[in-house]
Order: sequence, then C-alpha cells, then structure tokens
Amino acid sequence: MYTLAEENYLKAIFHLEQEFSKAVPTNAIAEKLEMKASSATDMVQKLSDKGLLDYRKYKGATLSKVGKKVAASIIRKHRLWEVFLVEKLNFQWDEVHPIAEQLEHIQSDELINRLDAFLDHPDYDPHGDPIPDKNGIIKTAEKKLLSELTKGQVGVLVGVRETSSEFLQYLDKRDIAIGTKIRILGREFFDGSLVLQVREEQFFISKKIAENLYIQI
Amino acid sequence: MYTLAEENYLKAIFHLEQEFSKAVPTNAIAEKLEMKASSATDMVQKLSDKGLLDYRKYKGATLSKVGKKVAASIIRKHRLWEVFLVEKLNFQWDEVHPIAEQLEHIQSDELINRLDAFLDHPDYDPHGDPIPDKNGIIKTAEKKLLSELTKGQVGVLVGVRETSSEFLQYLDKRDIAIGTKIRILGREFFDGSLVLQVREEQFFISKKIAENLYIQI
DNA sequence: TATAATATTTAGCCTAATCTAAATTAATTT
DNA sequence: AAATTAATTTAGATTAGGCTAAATATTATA
Repeated sequence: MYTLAEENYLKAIFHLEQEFSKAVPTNAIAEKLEMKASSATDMVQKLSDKGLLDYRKYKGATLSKVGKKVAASIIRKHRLWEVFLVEKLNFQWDEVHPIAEQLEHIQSDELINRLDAFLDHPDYDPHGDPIPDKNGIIKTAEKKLLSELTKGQVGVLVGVRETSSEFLQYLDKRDIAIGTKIRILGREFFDGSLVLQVREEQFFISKKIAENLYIQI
Repeated sequence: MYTLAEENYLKAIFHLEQEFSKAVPTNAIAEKLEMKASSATDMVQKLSDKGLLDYRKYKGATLSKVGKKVAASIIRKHRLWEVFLVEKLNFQWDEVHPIAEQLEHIQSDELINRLDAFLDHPDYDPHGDPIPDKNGIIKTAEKKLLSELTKGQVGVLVGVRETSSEFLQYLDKRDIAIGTKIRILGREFFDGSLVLQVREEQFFISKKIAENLYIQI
C-alpha cells in the first residue's frame, strides 16, 4: 500500500503535529528522520500529490484525514508490538523501540487484530503511550509533566516523554516505572529540582528529569 | 546487514539448490522470484562480489558458506514466525506464508532467540518443515513421498511439498494434517492413484496429491 | 526598511533494483 | 557438424529515495 519511506514520513509528521500546533516545517521533518531538508521537501510533495497531507510551499505540511489514519495505524502497530515484546518475550522497556520500528511496517490487518486480542486489547504501551484503536482514535487521558506539579501533590507515573535507553535505565535503576506512585515533597526554586517520595524512599531529581515524566493526578 | 532483495535471492537460491543438485541456473532464480532473467543475473553477480555465492557465467550459482548461513537464518525466522502465527495467534496453516514472508526480514537476533524460547524451541513449522538451528543446521529426518510407498505400508504425514492455499485446504477438508497416520490400502497402476486408510475412513487420492505429501515410516 | 541570517525549494547527480531489447553463449536437432 | 533454438548476459532506461550545491523565500536584525 505505502512504501517504507512514506510510512516513516507520515508517522514523523503525525508526531510533529502535536509539538507544532500549526503546519509542520519541512526542516523539522528532515531533522526527525535524520535526513536533509531537500529530501523532506521531495517526499512531502509526493505525499501531497497522493492526498495524504496538505502542503503549501514554505508553509509546511498538515496531515489529511487519510494521512492521519495511516499514521495512527502505524503507531498502533508499533505500540502493540512493544507490548508483545515486553509482556510476552520479556524484553526490557528500553530495548523494544528499534525492533518495533521494524515490526510496525508489517502489513496484515488480520495479524494486528489477532495480536491485539492475544495481548488482551491493551490501552497503553510499555512507555505509557496510548494505543490508537482500529479507527485511529487515541484515548488521551489528561496528564501533566511532573515538573508542573506543586509541593504535596501526589500522582501516578503514566508516561515518559524522552525514550532514550539512558533515560529509561535511569528510571529502572531507581525502580520507577509506569504505575509508580510519586509525591512531591519539595521544590527548589533556583534550579527547578524536586524532592520526591517514592515508596519508602526519598529521591532528588533534576528539573530536566521532571520535564520528561508524565503524571496523572 | 543485507537488503530485502539480497535476502530474498539468498533464500530462493537456498531452496533451489535442493532441487538442482548442481549450480542453480539464473533462469530458475528469476522464475522463482517472478522476475526477469536479466535481473537475476545482475543480483547474482552482486552477491558473488560480496562473497555470498560462487557464480560462473552461463554456469549458475552456488551459495558460499556465508551465503548458506544467511539463507538458513532467514528460513529459521520464517518458520519460527509461522509457528507463532499458528500456535499463538490461531491462524490456519494455509494463511501464514505471506505474513511470515514479511516477518522473516526483521533484524534482531535477540528477538529470534526469545521468540524461539517463547515457542518452546520447536523443531518443525506448521507445514512440517524443519526449523534450522542458530547455526543454520537443518535436521533432516528421512522422509518419502506418499507416492513412493507400497500397499500395506503405514506412515505419518510429516510435511507437504506444495503449499498453495488450495492444496492445504484440500487437506484440511479431509482432516489430514501434520501427524496424521496414513495406511496404503491399494494402488491403481494405470494412473498411480491410491486408496488410503485414515482413522476410520477410506480415501481415494490422485497421484498428484500423493506426490505432494511427505511421509515418515 | 534595507540587510543579513535562516529556512526552504529547485536542479542535477547517485545508487539499488528493476525492466526491455539486443548480443552472445550453450544446447539441441537435423 | 551446421543450423536452429534456448538460455544467459550485456547495454541502456526507469523509478524511488536519497544527496549536494545553488537559488529563492521568509524572518530577524540593525
């Protein structure tokens, strides 16, 4: 149906649309896919011709209804495979991304439906990101960055923004995972660092870490 | 490591080497991959330059040690995924080939090792074909074509040669599957057709069918 | 607002993997 | 053994998806 390259562009643009609330600049697309801007321009024009996105020169790209649906289906596949890798094959959550990046391009609706059932219709992937349903609808529970909470507030870790292995291992080392309950004991105004209560222990974390953890109150 | 096209050529040549006991002609490769002979020639030259096979003009190709190993690892992945699809996702055995054809190209040794363990280290795929081990060694139980047996012999169906959906469904309809015990009640010399005893029933099958069923005595 | 800096696009080139058509080699038949 | 047929290779073209370098818009700055 769509080529590997096309699918990767659609997925990248889908993610970028949530950062930029307006049209996504070609430069941003190129950067995300680690390619040159000229390549992004080319592909964006091609995808526009195919009706998968709206593109106006120098203005950037916006996914069309069809483009969104295709992107969501790829993200659905990616996240379902991540659940499979962690739940069934016992991978660590920081190891699964590159493999899911390949598996997300396997084409078979039947396969994905059965995988979904096999995994018991999960709503979230191992990083706490919601899994789009068959129609591409994404359930978005309102969540806040840990850095936005104030002293005394309590919440549950529901997602991570940064997904590098280093960051995920940082969390693993402290036994902080999706579902972990966190209380803010204090905040340092000078550098935005926080003191947290997690189970029986107290943690000190930097502002940078706090800005990459999503909490549901 | 290797491109999709390269992997497909290696796999095709691996299978063809078992038909032709000598070097595989480029034409046969082209036919198997549904391509033009000139394309096969090109790729075979390329793979020869890379040391994956030995090739002499007008003489055909033979996989090198490395080429064999790569091909076996792709076949291993293909067959493990087929087991997964049938055993875990409840696909019919005649539905899995095209999906495994895609999954076999996913690159991650760790993934395959874990999949293998998850499936309990199976030795055969759902069609009765042996799964190469990590080192590419294929366990080949001596098996015969059903058409080679004589009256009175009893054996177990261990594999199929033809894998088209039509053929597999023919077997399903009669409840003949890998592991089914079969006894030859009689043979018609004129057209090579057979009468079989399967469980409580007697079947009549044509020579053509008998030539596509592997039996272990 | 003119100019400088930055972002984006265009033009032209490259590689992988296919194709067609022509040329060449090998095999088969008379 | 010569001629014909079949198999194989070569030459040149095409498409997808990248790249570099130059040209052109847009945005920011003096």
